[in-house]
Amino acid sequence: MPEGHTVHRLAGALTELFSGLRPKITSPQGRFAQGAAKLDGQVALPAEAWGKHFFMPFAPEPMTVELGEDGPDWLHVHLGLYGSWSFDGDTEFIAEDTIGAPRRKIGEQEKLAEGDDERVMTDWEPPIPRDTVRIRLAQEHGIADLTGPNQCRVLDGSGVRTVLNRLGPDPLRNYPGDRERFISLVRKRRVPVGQLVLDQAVTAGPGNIYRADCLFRVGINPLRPGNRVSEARLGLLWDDLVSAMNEGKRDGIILTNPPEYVPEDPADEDDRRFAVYHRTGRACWRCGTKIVESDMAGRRLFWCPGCQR
DNA sequence: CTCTGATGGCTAC
DNA sequence: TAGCCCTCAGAGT
Repeated sequence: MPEGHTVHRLAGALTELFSGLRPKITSPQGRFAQGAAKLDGQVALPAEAWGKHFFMPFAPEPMTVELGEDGPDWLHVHLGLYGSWSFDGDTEFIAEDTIGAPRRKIGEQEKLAEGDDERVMTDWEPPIPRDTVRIRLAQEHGIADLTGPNQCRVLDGSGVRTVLNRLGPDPLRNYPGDRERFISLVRKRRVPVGQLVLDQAVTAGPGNIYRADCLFRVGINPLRPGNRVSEARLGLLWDDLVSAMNEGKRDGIILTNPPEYVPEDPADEDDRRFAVYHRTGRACWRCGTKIVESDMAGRRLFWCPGCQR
């Protein structure tokens, strides 16, 4: 469901909506009751994302912290396959640059909540949470509910660093040297490159859609062993992950089908949005060959045998 | 109404 | 490689 771009958007949104405040923190489901009690009443500090991992520090007083620093209590969330956050609030509860509109559900899809248009500021009251809500952050103007996460826990600085130590470079951070590091991590291995792109120790953030479509866009066969892909091609792959994921972060949707391939009247959303992902048996936009699907390490893999050799 | 799949990832064998 | 965790929209009966 959520690839790294979604988690980066969420970090921005939750920062805008809660940082500097002392949100009321609860666990309607009860499974995070202890963690909620620990965070409740503390000041929320700016959240960070690394790949698909979300971290939000909480401290007794406002302060500036580095990711993984000792001191604050770090809320660590991994959405896994179907975790999501949903938002609700009055007209002041808006994260302009990161969500684009208030009260969206962010997960596999983002959408406006019902009745968004007519809701008025004075009307708003916190909705009764679903009984699966693991954690609710609440402030005067709105709430954020987390459901279905793979992980939701409180870590100290060293706990955060342990998580980060297992993660490779994140295309959405793209620090100096990351491109080279990605190339060398892939070229060290004989595992198929398609598998390495999903290995979060090789690069943190890409999921099954970016894997399929970015490999297509740079013309790499996902079955090719990592050590047999040229440095030049891997460099292009990194660059493509960086640009595709930045677009996804900006727009809140994965749209990896190159514009020149988007048909006038797409048969469905898959044809509109993707190059090869979910397009098994359909004609490649570029060469007409039928898109192929197979299983790779338990995940569905899609590619064009004509373009990706 | 029931059933399945999904943009993840861990652990045990 | 299989089993397990976490949830629910949309497809199928």
